[in-house]
Amino acid sequence: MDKFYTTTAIDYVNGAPHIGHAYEKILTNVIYRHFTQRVSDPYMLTGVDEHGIKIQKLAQSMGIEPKELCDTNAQKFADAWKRLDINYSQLIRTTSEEHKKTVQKIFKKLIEQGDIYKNSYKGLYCAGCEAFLSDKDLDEEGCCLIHKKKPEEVSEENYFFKLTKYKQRIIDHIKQNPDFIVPSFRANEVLNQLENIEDISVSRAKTNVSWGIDVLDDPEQVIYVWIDALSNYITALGYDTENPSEKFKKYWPAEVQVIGKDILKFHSIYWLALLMALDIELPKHLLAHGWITIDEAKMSKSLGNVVSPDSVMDSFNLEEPDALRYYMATAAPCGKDGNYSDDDFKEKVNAHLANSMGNLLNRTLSMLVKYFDGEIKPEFVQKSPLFDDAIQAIKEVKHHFDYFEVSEAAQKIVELVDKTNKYVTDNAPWTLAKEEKMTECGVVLYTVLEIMCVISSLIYPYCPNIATKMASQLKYDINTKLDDIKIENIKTGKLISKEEIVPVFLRLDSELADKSKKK
RNA sequence: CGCGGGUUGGAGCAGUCUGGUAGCUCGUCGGGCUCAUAACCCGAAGGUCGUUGGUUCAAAUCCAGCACCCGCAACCA
Repeated sequence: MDKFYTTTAIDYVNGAPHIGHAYEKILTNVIYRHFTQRVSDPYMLTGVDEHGIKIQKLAQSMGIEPKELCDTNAQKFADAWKRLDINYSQLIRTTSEEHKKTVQKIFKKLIEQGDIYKNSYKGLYCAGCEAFLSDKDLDEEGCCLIHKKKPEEVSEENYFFKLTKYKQRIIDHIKQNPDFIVPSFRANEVLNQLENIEDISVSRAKTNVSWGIDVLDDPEQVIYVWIDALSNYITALGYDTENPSEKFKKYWPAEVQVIGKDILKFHSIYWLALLMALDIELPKHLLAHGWITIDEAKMSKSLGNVVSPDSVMDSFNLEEPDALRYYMATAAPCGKDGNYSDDDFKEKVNAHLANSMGNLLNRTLSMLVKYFDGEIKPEFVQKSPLFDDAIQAIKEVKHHFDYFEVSEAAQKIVELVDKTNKYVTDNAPWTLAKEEKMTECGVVLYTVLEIMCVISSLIYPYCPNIATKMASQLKYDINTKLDDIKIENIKTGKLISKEEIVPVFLRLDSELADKSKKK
């Protein structure tokens, strides 16, 4: 495998990003960064979804053009991802000219080949809502719940996509590829939903929704979200119905498309059908992640408990996002819900990143300086059984990432750190130094430092800044590919001086952290 | 009988598919160490694995019933 294409869902820009948006991007970025350590050509796509009635109305209420609102909010997302060190390859906007043009072409092609047809849609239209209502929106007397008025019976001409035509192929694909939907327990949900599908409406009358992509040759109709938004994953790469770009040919199909569990239906059914209709290969995996709750409660605007990544970074006075990235990426097992709480956040990153990992490097380098003036002598370089544990840990981490088990992989890293801390205590290099068994002492320190190189590589996808700081103190190349790691990275000679030793991650709320902030 | 997820020591979770000594992180208590970021290491307490029944030599794990919690309508990933 020499390329790796991964995508996130595109976020609707009717507000600022919150921790739930951030969770998905962090998760995807950790996966992406891990695979940058394994393949030569990784590519990560994220983006924003900008069309639709909600944006149109919101802009109207603010007295600005929809495009202006989108520009402002899209920037908020881009800024948030930058602050979280989400180093995506591309951020697609559905209002971009290239995207709009391709979507129109796709729509036209589907009409020409008979997968999209025009049909009249009869329904109950509420003028107050400016939308068609279903039974759930009505009270006992058949009135709109919000406006308390009887909706009109209206029939509207819409374009429909022949979803039912692809139903059996989708069922077969999901059944024949049990690892297609991750985690697998969600596949059954999708198969159930597939039983009841109908053709879907893929356009709206322009009189109802004007903020969208026009249907070519039919100025009365605007393309609805399914084809507009879902197609971003291929339009971003330069897909074209006649001449797909080299980039598209190179990166498609995606190895994994990361989405929330709420939109699994649209991706495992509508998206697959769309790809089938266009005769394009299907993505290898769909990863449906769970929700992040706040203090065990669902995050919602009405509860007023919406947490933004910025507010977490600010309240803990974080200059780097590593701690938040680590916490989020390990908040939930693959596909399950996770929780965010301030206390838990502090506790976990202090324990794992500061106490265990950061302190391990710090204590070892300190001893190297104290006993050997920072020098690795040739006689220190010896093989250790601990090296086998490190090799094993690399293998296990890779294995977990093959199944997108990001949280589980992190656990393996922590286990290696713990094992190494135990090794230090068991061999007590400070005692060896006192007894003047200097070579033995040096061997222990050298062994730990070799393991730290591996750990810096493994933690890199989660904590790129911490990993880089670790590697720099170890004079280790953090860009080493995982498969190329040999446990012989520490060179003999002077490694480090006292001044160069800096804590890679300080405990949150610690005195030292306060002091270094004040500098 | 709508569909799905969950119920495991104080907290959060893994283990359930492929039955066989109940595990991890954090917390609590006791001890050790002194190299380090009030850190690190060891030990202990603490669970009849929601409940009832079944299959089995053996069930957290398989089967059946029951109870409780959370999603599946909206703001919302």
